[in-house]
Amino acid sequence: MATTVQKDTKTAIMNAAEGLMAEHGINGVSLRSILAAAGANSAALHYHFNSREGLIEAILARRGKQNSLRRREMLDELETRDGTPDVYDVVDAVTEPMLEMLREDGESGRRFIRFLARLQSDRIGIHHELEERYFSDVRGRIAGMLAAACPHVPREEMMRRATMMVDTMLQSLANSDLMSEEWADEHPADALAEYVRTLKNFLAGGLSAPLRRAS
Amino acid sequence: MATTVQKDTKTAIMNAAEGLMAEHGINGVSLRSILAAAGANSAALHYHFNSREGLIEAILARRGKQNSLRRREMLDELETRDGTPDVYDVVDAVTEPMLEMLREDGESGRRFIRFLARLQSDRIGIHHELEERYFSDVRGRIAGMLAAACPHVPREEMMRRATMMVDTMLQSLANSDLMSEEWADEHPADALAEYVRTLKNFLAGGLSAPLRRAS
DNA sequence: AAAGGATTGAATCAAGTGCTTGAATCGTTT
DNA sequence: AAACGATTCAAGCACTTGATTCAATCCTTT
Repeated sequence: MATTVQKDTKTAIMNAAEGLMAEHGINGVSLRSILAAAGANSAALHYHFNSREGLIEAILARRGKQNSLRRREMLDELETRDGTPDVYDVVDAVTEPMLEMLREDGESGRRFIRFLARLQSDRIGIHHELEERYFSDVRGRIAGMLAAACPHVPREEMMRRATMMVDTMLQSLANSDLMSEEWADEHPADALAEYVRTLKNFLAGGLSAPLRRAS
Repeated sequence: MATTVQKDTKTAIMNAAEGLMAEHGINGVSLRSILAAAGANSAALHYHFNSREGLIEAILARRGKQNSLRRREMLDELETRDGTPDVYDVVDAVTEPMLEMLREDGESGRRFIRFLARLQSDRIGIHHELEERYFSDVRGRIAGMLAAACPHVPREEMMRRATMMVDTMLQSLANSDLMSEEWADEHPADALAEYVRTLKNFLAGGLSAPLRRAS
């Protein structure tokens, strides 16, 4: 199998890349500095990942599926419930997998989320394919549930709002440490929880907002 | 004055940088490629701006103040009105200056907005000082109005929501062309207007959302 | 313990990077 | 038109970048 030693270098590179890319942007870090941080050699990178793109894909694959599966799970549970799920239920279902990573996995989870947010905001070419791979399957289901939960919002409008929700969620969670930082001095323990509550309120409110009357 | 010839090269560089940085990220473009696009020489850049940072500051100064002043104007008007402004009023006041740029100035306005969004999402060091310079003065006023408009939302919570609003607005407007693109085939003319309507609904709904009851 | 593939190390390459220099050009002022 | 500062040019420097090479090493299988 020979995967006993390999994993050390390979995952060391992935971890270093994840962290540095999260901090400085996907293309804001040289492969060299990644390798230096991982204590690895230039040949190792091209051996394991071929290129920067390969490295990015590998990082995403490592967690993307877990996240994608978990979200589908949440949606499944929501659909088999009795009664129409409300907006908060949907927001929870979309948010929860990310929050679990943020809480359970310590620094690693937060690192990946910030990496994801970078991938989104840097508009890397590869991101769109990957988003398709990991997100597209659930987009329709989410839109359907939201439409049922908010019958007063037209379909087209709801699609746009759903996109805004996902983007806002990702960016907000990625910055959750920065944003709750100043405020965390007083209530350090609850800082994240409080911030997440606000985020969910904001998202749910945005999704279910009434159509504005002509002003 | 000798500003007749100078301006050509200087603004050519600024325009090229604005566009390229908006497209590829603030640090995703080499000064060389900017200069090539502007048809200028390497020395010209360091003569006019000293460094990349100087260039960024110059680009921001060119429009930042206009935007900042316009927003203050809108807030002034809002405060001298009779009756408490509602959430939509505040959202309008914050959104309008950006929308004016997006509509009036053709490609140039959109370019700057995407540049701004890049500056935010790339988390460039310089961005925070600049945000202070152009945004901080109004933050308090906005928070105050929002608190008055939504008495059911606690102050701390409202501060966080306001931050989310600004971030979401900037990112959404920067991507407005991409996001309304697929959909624009059917109603090309109204695409932007429709998208903006959605955005405002989303923001207003998020700001004024009720506190979630314990679930 | 030897063979053989998997993995790593050190060195190197061409291209691209920000930045600087000193001479040439331009426009204005006298 | 001569002199002056403002502006541009061509060339180059020292450095970093992504990528490649080939020999050395590790680990497993036999």
